[in-house]
Amino acid sequence: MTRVPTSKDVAKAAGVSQPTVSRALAGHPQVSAATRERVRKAALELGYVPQESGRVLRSRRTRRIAVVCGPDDLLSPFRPQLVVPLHQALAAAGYRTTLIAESGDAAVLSQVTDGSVDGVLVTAARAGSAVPGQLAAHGVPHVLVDRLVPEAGHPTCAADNRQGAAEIATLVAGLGHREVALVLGPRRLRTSLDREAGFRSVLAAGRAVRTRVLRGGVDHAAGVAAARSLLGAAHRPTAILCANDTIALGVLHEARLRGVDVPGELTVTGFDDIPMAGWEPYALTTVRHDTGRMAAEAVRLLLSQLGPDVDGAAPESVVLRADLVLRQTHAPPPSPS
Amino acid sequence: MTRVPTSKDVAKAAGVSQPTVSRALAGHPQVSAATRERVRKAALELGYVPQESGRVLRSRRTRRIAVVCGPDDLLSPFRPQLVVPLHQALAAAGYRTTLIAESGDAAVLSQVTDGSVDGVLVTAARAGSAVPGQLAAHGVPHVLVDRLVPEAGHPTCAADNRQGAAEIATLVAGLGHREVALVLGPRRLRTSLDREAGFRSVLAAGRAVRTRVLRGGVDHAAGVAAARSLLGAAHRPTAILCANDTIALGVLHEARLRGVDVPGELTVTGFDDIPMAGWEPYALTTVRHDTGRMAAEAVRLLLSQLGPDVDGAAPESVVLRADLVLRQTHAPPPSPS
DNA sequence: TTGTAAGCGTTATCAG
DNA sequence: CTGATAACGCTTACAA
Repeated sequence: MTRVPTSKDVAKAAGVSQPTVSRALAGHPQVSAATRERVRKAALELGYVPQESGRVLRSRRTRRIAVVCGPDDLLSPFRPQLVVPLHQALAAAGYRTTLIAESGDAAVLSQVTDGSVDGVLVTAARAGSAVPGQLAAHGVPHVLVDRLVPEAGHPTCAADNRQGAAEIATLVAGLGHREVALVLGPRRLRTSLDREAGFRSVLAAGRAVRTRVLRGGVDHAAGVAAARSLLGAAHRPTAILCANDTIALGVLHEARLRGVDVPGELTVTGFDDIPMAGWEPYALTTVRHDTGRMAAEAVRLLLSQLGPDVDGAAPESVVLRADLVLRQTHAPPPSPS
Repeated sequence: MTRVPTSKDVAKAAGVSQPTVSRALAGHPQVSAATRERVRKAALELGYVPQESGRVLRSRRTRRIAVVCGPDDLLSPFRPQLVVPLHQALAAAGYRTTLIAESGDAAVLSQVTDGSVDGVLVTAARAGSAVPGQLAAHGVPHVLVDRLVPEAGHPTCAADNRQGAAEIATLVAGLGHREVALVLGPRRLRTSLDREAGFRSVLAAGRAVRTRVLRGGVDHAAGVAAARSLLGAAHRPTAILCANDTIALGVLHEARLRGVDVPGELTVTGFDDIPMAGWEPYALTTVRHDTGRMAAEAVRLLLSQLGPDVDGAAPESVVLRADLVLRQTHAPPPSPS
């Protein structure tokens, strides 16, 4: 196995000095076209690829960004819809992506403070995580993506969960529903809390609306269980607002299993607009975030921190409106017979 | 903003030489306990973290592995089930994960030949990709995960799609079905082809079985379309074998929409055992790969190539059996009435 | 057990 | 426009 060629080898082959190789291949303007060509050819022949370790050590820029998620986030139907555009946006900007599954704050911190990344995109919803604070303390450029934290001071790019939830609640209340149930996730999930706040801000206003709240998991089984409890009760709600689409699909299934007509007898709504929500047999009315835009904005916010001297600027943040997706699972409540 | 501390700073603070800092923190045994403690304390106080750029340049080991997927692979329901365990297995072995979305062979190659990763895990199903060949040509350690290529010589860790498909076909044929339809993906997908071969190896043997083949996409809509065509025909199949679960769910939906009883009138099977396949309302009979084991084996195969001098050894490969998951969507065909 | 010296491959700063 | 020289932060001989 022959040694992997370095810029020195190329220099020798092209008959120039080693730094000239670096300049020529980096597209430095003050290199003559003839030299550049000679160097290029030599590099190609030797199969030379500039070693990034040398570049990083010298330039202190890795052109690499860490994307932090929860351990199993990628297994959820929604998170990949965010991570993939983030990765694409980074690649488009010439940055590589290092994936970090958040398994203990210390482990994350040591991976992002060792100079191996230029910045961090945090896409995790755990409410108590110390990671954002530590990043700030260590001066690591970072952006919180789709994840609001109470403490200000972190650049953030997030969908407006509250506003989206308020819109869907407005829709449901406007249709005339007076018996509404909320199926929410656990209290430690920020997004679930924000959505709850949005739902309540509207439903509390119209006093005529009776609201029940069920709290449980965020998966399909949680929806099934919630629906079982709600639809088995003597006094059924006429609308069930869910904290995410997966729960809503569980509710839908259980409702259909019991022969409850959706949306004739029951309105069901979700949140996130995962791909399945659009599948024909579901046609779930839900709320969409524009994850492509969210990713693009997040990357913009992060890269803007990487300039030479931007220490003074206050952390910029972006909140994106969430949009209603009106499909087939909402309707006025059945007229009391 | 104060400069980030280096081992030199720690050395000064602890009153030792710089290499001693390196040795102490690396847990080198020939450092006295007293010195080690002093160094540790100094490092902690300064908030020193060894810079990986220096380590990599010197040691020529990055402890980083690239995981290559297709551009949108992570958006499919199955791929994350493979990528997440890969990432976990790598992390457990002390390796970081660089995510690379395959968008042009050249782009991938330049990212893995610049010394930024110790090896590559290729998890992409495109049949014509030049990446594996190029990796071999450049001597980059790599393993193909869940992706068989015709040319031998690549270490591979894959589920036995053929065997799994053969098993499910055996099950269906054994139940007595004589009118069977296959709903497959496009010809360029290796996995789809392998599964087709497995289906056919069994169905062709029993001459009594009439087999129809539909080829289309690999998503839910493809399943819906296939079912529409098959169930609308005068002569319906009594069993529909699908190339993956998503397709099968589409078939299931359309069947139920038409009031076709599954499994009473129609048997439907999938492949992959995505999470949804286990959801109550589906309870899809399918084939499971043990992605956790697959990931662990793949990482083992890759890391075994990173030892000091293993050039001689032939590329090792692993094929994992796929297992039937018997749920509720299979039954004998309806007796001809 | 520890210090000294060297070098990994690149980019940046100077002269020329 | 190009060459010589230095430096980035770390690990590994080798010497003490």
